[in-house]
Amino acid sequence: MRHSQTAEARPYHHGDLRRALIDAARRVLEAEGPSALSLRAVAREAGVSPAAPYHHFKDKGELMDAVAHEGWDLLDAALAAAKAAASSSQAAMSELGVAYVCFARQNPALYRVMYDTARDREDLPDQMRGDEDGAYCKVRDTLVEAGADPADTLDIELATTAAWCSAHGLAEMAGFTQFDHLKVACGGEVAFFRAVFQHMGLVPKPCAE
Amino acid sequence: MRHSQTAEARPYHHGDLRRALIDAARRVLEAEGPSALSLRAVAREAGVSPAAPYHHFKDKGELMDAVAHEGWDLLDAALAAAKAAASSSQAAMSELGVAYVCFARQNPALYRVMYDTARDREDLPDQMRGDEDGAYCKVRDTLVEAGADPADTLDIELATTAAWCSAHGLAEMAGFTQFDHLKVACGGEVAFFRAVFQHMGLVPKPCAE
DNA sequence: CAAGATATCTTTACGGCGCCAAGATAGAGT
DNA sequence: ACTCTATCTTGGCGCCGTAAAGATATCTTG
Repeated sequence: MRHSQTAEARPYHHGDLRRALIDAARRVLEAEGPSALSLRAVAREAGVSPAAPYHHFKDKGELMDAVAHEGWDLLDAALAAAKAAASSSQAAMSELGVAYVCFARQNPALYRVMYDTARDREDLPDQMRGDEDGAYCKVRDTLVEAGADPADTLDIELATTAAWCSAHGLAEMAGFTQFDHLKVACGGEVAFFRAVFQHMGLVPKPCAE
Repeated sequence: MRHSQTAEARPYHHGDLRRALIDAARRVLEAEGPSALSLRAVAREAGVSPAAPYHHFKDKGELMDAVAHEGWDLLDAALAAAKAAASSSQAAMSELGVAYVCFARQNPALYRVMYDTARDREDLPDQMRGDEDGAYCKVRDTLVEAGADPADTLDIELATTAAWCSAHGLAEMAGFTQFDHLKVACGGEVAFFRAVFQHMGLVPKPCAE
């Protein structure tokens, strides 16, 4: 007798425990932060034994990779929405930057898992640099649309890298209380982000070289 | 009978175990990476029992803070040296940025501990924002010397923050293998850093607003 | 439908972790 | 010399990640 759930393709006993574990991990992460995200806590949250996850993930790292993967998907969607909402190609870069930092600030624990797993393997996920849909390429394309020379591929890559570094740096700094006074001085967190971005080379140089 | 070490002020049995523990932590960190940096491993490396550190540090976090503190001191020294060696005020900002990223790349484990402890408490150490000697102020002063308007304190603070974010972002990205091809394309790691910095607003805007 | 194969999950157990309490020890103060 | 106190060790707690072995449910094959 089956479990009486949605008619999805569902493995043997539990009904897609893999999916349930990832969701449980997200719940633990949001409720108790990255330091509480243990494999055992996730299994507990999902209602299975501590060893059950090993039938779906090689080790804890693979579970974290799966969580991070969802994070990159969410970030990707946030950037796509920001780009779609931008009024002009020129404005798109700033909007991408703001959307990036807002995502990191609204999902601080998830954002940390994303980069912690990447640092552990010294590799960003393929997902992000994948040739078509990756977030990185979204930034690169936006730079070209905003006026960068598409023929100078090295320069484009460097500009994309610079933009990504700037956004990531701000995303991490924005979490420190030391910058709270700047947020109020700028009249809000997002205004602070925009003000900082103004000091960075997010868009192709607006004046002759 | 005393232990026959240097004539420093030395506590009861060991001879400044606190100092020895921090050094041991640095050794473990360099040899086995951040994930192996356990309190017990540090005690082992220092040749004492697993509980001994608790007489010098409230908990593991305080030991990490002490290690991070040394890291910020080292970074501070690296920035000071770079600034002193800069040929002009204009060049100083770029040199600071390069020195920052080089420090992070040459001490990746230590750099990670520095920011991990800071993120855990959501606070950068006072050491870095301290009014006179902190690294942050070193960047701010350099910006002013390079031509920023010292009267517009908000703008100066934002520019300093932007520079710090850019350098930190690049420092983290430079550790990912995905950017290796850019390093070779630029003709070396440092050249890559400079190229990326060129796309960022590290110096006060070089052209009319 | 029967029976064996297979995937899933549980139980049990190992060593390492952070941390705490109780005891041993060695220097400092009188 | 005696006491006091800071230092360090021992032993133990509950948690962690992970592995091995057993139980159970589903799939497959005849």
